[in-house]
Amino acid sequence: MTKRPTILDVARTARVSKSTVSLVLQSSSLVKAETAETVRAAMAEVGYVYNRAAANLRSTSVGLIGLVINDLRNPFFTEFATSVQMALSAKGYATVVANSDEDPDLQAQLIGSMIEHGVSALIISPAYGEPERSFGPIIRAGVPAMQVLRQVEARRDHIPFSSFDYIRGGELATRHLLEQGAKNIAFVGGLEGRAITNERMAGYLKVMAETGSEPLVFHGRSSRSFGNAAADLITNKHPEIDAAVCFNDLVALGMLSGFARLGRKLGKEFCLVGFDDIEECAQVWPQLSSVSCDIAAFGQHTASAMLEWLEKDKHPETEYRAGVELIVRSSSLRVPAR
Amino acid sequence: MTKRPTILDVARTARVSKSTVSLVLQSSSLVKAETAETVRAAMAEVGYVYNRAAANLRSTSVGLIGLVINDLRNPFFTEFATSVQMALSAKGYATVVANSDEDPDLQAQLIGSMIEHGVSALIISPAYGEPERSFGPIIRAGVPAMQVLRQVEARRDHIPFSSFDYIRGGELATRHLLEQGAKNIAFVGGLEGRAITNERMAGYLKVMAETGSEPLVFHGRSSRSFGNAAADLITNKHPEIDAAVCFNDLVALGMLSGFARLGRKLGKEFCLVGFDDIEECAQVWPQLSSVSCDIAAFGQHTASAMLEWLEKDKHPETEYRAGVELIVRSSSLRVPAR
DNA sequence: GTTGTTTTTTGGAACGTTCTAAGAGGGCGA
DNA sequence: TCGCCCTCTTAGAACGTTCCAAAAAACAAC
Repeated sequence: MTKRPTILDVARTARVSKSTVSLVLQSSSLVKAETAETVRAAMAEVGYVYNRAAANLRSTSVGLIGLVINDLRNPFFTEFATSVQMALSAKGYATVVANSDEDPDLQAQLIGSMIEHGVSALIISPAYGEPERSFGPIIRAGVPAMQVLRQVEARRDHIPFSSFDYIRGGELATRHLLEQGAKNIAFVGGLEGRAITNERMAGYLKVMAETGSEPLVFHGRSSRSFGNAAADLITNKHPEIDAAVCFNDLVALGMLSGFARLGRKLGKEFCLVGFDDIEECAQVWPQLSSVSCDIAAFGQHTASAMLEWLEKDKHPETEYRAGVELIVRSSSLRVPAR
Repeated sequence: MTKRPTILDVARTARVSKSTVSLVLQSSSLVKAETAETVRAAMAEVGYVYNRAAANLRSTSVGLIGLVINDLRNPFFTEFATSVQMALSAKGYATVVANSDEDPDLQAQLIGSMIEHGVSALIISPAYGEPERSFGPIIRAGVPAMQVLRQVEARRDHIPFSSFDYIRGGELATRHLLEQGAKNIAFVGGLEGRAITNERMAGYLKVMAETGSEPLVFHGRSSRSFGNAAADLITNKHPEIDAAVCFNDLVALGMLSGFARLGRKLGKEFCLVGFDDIEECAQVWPQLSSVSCDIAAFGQHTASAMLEWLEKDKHPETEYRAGVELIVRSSSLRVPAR
């Protein structure tokens, strides 16, 4: 395995100087067309590979944006990652995605490595825990960074935060269930104490308090299997509950399967609303009502805020909340449509 | 926005030479403990950020592995990406993930950019089309690369291929449905002409031919919505069909929702087998039988094959097929369990 | 104090680019 | 023939590290 050829090898083969080769690389109009052709032929001949690291050594800006995601297996996050990436690549920026898998150590390591590689900016959906180990280096290095969807670092002036208006989402869902005549509405899913759980629950709690109803909360992992188990729990231990707002769609879909297994009819016997409105909501039967967070639009908004920051030095607002919308489908309609 | 401090600024502040600072960075035992302490203090003071690009300029190996995935929204691929990443990070390699979103142009661009950034290796689940534009540069640059899950580049001696034994999977599923007494088995989903469709279908066709049955194939996108529509199509136009092997779980899950909507009972009236065995199969109701491709194990195998290639120069076999297994659940059992 | 040995520290040459300033060659008007 | 202005090409100094060889400092033994 011999060493990679450099610009000098190309220059030697083409019988020109390294400067000329460099100019050809930048397709400068300074070089004569035929010289450029010779140089390109020489590149092909020696198997030249451009070394971007060396080039960036002079002007430390790489046009590379790092995206650190806490859970790559969650469709919500991959949808976000995909839309950010599309928006950035349209503007000529490359995106690298890394998955912290909810591990603060790994997250700190990934962020450190991206900073060292000289990314121009970072977009982070952070894991919980040890914010300082991840965010300290970012602030010290002065790399523009945004935290999205979850807030773990207080210094919003340095690291602005953007997310959805979850509180309003919880309100919309709860009011809708009340309108459907639900008597006992539960909130299901979400790990206790987490900021996002509290936000999604706050709207629910607010409406329950307004109407003087007793809140019923079942915390747990935000997974299908927890939802599935919750369906059993509610059916067996809390038969009075006739509706639920779920922490997210995965929990709601789990409950939906659980109720199907138990033979309970959604709509008639139980009204269910999810949160996120992932694609699957419209594909399952009965179709799942959900608080829609337009994650693709959110990704685009995030990307363009970051680009304005980078290119026009326009610092984003310290907190941004994207709007949400309740999508009503049959899982929450007392009298099924049609 | 002032220039980033370098090793020289640190040296000046700590009143030592740049070489000493460099040694401290590598936590060499050559420097006296107290000197090292002074240097570290100086680093903190000036806000030093290590510049890995500059360091890599000398020894062109970065310990960075690129993972290019064709569809980041598909759980099957994200599961794969996650497990590769975990296995690599355990061995001290960082992984960057990029999503080509089935776009050969974008894929070529991403691969080019990763090569230029000097990744040590590439693992690619390729998009279909224009293999030369993506794989040519890889071969020219001499970067170790593997194509996984899909084969689009013929030169396997350069770019080894690994995937699952899909043919056997199709066989297992079809035989199982026959044992359940199915009379007319269809194959549903998968875009026509694609290598992976043909492989997954080959086992089905083989068993059908052996038993002299007429194959019935419904090609289409590998999505829930296609499965959902296929349930209608089969129920209305082909009522004689009483079982199906699906191209993947998404199609099967779409059919499952469709049948629920149409009120057809899986197991009794129709037997269904999916492909991939994603987590959701065990969460839906009725639970979905599926050909299990242990994607996490596959990811680990891929990662370690790549590491052996990099570290021990042991070239992987040109083609590797991981085993598959049929997981029988209630969606395909004529007489439901218990 | 001298000499030898070990421990620390250091200057300077890489690494592969870009970019500035200057050089080479040729055409053209005086 | 000279000077001037083109067009094209090039030497050489960056950029921020690592690493080698060698210098300096510290210590030990005589």
